Amino acid sequence: MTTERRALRRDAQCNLARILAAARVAFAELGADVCVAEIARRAGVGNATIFRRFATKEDLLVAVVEARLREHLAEACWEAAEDPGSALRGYLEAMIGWQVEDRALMDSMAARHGCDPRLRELHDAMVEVAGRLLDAARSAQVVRQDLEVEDLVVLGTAIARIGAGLEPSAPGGWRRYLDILFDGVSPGSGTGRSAAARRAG
Amino acid sequence: MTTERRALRRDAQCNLARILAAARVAFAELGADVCVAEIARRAGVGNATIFRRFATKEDLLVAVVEARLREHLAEACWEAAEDPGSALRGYLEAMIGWQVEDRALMDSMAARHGCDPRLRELHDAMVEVAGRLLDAARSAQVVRQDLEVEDLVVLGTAIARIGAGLEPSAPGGWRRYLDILFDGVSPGSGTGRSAAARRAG
DNA sequence: GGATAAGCGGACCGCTCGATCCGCTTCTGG
DNA sequence: CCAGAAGCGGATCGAGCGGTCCGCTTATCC
Repeated sequence: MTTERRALRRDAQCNLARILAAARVAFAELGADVCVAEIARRAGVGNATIFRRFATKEDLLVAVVEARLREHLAEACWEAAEDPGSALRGYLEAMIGWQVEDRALMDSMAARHGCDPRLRELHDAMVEVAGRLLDAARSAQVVRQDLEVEDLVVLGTAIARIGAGLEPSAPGGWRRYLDILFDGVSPGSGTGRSAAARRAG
Repeated sequence: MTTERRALRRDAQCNLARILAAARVAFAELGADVCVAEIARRAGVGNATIFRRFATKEDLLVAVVEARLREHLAEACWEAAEDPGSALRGYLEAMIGWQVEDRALMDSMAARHGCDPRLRELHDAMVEVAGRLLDAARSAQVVRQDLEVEDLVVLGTAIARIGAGLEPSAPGGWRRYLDILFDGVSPGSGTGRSAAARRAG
């Protein structure tokens, strides 16, 4: 499809790798709003070198986020969980964890509409997985019947945002809110594994 | 305390009122990031006229948000609710509704740390009210015992953010997520009034 | 009605950011 | 080894922002 003109010069290949590595870290730490100059500084290159490989900053962002999403998806296997309830919870836990650890990924997931088609495709794939897990959980009666897959997306991104804000003061504190989401604010509803986890400490 | 130099000229008073009105609408619609030029345009004045009354954009924002918060607080009376559960829910519903209708208010509430002391004071007052309502709800056993007032703040702002994003496509759709928060994802936990509301349609 | 201070607003400044330009350097194939 | 292409990066542009300046207008008070 893409006609590869020719191989990059060796030093250019090295610079490209450093750019991608620096961008990955910088985007993860500071979100999609990091300025290109900061990434160039971390990579030890001039900003023009970045724009020679990526036409726009958005292109670089998409490349980095797409790569990270593919890695995550490749190593994930929620279907292997012991029961539909913990499978669904595992999915949400993973998705939120990724976003808390990578603010640019979070930004990209939050911008559901009008985002880049490449990310859109991956996003849709993840939603499809979520749909299957949700169907199974619904059939097993471990979640309310009126829960839609869009609800999971919305609630997942919301908890991710909570978690990102909470992370400096209470690392991992977002799991508590995933508990609340699963069990609810009301008392005596501890039906999921989160209630057991809370008992265990 | 503040030594009032003298009354504003009549036309200046009029302009100040137009600035405040325009800023209120613009901030509510577009959030705290609206540029001053846009507010000036809407008010039909030059941008310098705004900066003559408010030293910084932040001052204008705080003045507008503070006024709106005071109005909201003045007309609210959650303590009058019939039971502690609906009082707490009414409080959250109001808080979230305000933020969904006023994006600058939402931005200000979300920026909990390092925000202006004037807003901080009002924020603390609201948290105090929430604390009293939560205590009552806990005593009445209508919420889980480990729920803290900080949880309410965090979850409230999260749902507000959900709602703001959802508002164009599904106005009022955030109430569904307040339901889920109260009842939980798990089935058979419909103890609050939200379950009754869902039954009623 | 006129003197005068108060008020006005468009032009402007300084800054940041994404993106481009161009003279210089460095890798590479023959 | 060397010609020439490929690559490099600091300087620079242009747009958008918050905030300031200054010559002109207008309300106010006697």
